[in-house]
Amino acid sequence: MLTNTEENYIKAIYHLSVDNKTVRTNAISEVMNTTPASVSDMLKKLSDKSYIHYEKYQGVSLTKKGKTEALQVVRKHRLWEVFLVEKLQFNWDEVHEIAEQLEHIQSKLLIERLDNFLDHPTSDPHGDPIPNAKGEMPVLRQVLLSELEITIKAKVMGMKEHSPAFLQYLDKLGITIGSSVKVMDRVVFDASVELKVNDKKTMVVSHEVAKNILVSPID
Amino acid sequence: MLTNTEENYIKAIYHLSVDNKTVRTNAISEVMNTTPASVSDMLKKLSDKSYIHYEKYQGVSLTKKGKTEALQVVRKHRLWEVFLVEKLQFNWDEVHEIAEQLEHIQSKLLIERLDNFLDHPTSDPHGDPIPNAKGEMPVLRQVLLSELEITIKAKVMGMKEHSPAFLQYLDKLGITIGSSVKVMDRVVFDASVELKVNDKKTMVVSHEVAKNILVSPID
DNA sequence: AAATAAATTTAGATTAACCTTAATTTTTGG
DNA sequence: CCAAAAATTAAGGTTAATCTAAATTTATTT
Ligand SMILES: [Mn+2]
Ligand SMILES: [Mn+2]
Ligand SMILES: [Mn+2]
Ligand SMILES: [Mn+2]
Repeated sequence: MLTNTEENYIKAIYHLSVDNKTVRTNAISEVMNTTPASVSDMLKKLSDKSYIHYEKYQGVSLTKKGKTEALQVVRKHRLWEVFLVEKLQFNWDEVHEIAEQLEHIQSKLLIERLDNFLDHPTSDPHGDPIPNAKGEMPVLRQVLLSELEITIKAKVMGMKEHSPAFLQYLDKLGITIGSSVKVMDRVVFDASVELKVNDKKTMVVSHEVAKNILVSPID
Repeated sequence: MLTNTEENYIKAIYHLSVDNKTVRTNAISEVMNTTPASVSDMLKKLSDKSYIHYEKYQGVSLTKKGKTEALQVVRKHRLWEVFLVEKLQFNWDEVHEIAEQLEHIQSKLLIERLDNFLDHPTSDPHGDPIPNAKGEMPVLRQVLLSELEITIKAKVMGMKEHSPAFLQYLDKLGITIGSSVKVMDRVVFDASVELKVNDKKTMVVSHEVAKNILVSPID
């Protein structure tokens, strides 16, 4: 059985894995808030337990076994977030830290009962997909708002950034999951986006903001 | 902030504290499943942090601060047990281990929202009282079934023993919280109890069983 | 292709929570 | 009251997870 720390490392490696590139020690140390030396220690351990492929100085990737574990932790994290928002009336910017703890509770039965209680949600309050009990992740084709073609209407599906500051800003703008958005124009100078939200409100958001909003074009 | 282990020790000391007697090292080691030597180590630490009064060889007692902490952990444990039984359809003999983990989740807000979601329950699935947010424990006057006067009708309020084996046996006997019980007779030889449950079923339970059932006489 | 910089690993420590074995201290019952 | 038993503490170690500082490897720049 994995310790909480091992689970956190494996989850971090999972989240850092994009397009088959290996995940580097320094990148892990950054998201884990530890030193690269501590990461090296842990990588050796995770490699010995065959959760990761590891070649010294070359970065790591998850094994099959490691990926399975990662997906279970992600599943738990996201289901608990749904619980906190849907049942306990938390705001979407308040749930991450608590889910960080709850994701480590060990009980297969608990998580299946929770899933059932929540009516088998497929995405969490930030729009992130929830893997099923087998660890299969629903594949959603989504585009970044920063990449959305001009004048095409789309629906907000999720956020890449989860910090309270960002989520609260979106609350203020009136942008949430399910909102409709249409890019009216792009500012050439700084790639700011002129946006119509829910067919009424027009606003300008920075490229940085647009880069963190996932949308799906409507038909 | 306390570690999970410190919380578990403090809770164990709380549960072992009865009528102002100090709690002994060996008693703690037994319920914590550790060696007396490990307990000594921890007692030194908890004393340094002033959660307990500790004189070498004389046993320990909780300080005000320690008791407050203990009551918060007990509150969390019992609220989570209610959640598991009421909302996730767990049986009362399945919840203890999971609550053992959940009781350590750190978030004041979470526990108050949970309390609210559950409609401020005053006792857990085993009949144990739930301290309120201020740490005030409802005082229930209850008698052990083994002490209940003969032919007096009483209501089952809770169980002292929480092991799955015991709770499942009660399920089989049809004795649960809220059942009415009347002691028809006591066997002098071994103090077994002849019992009428819910005004119908008559059965015999051992003294050992009767000692672990808390009842409250009906008027 | 060096030389410098950046990334990573190794070495050596620290802290928490354990353990085993060996003192101590307290309790008990003859 | 005192010796044996029981309880408790002390000493010395282990493992997991961390750290700092130093060494090594890889990458980048002249
Ligand atoms: Mn976590
Ligand atoms: Mn999320
Ligand atoms: Mn616990
Ligand atoms: Mn209980």
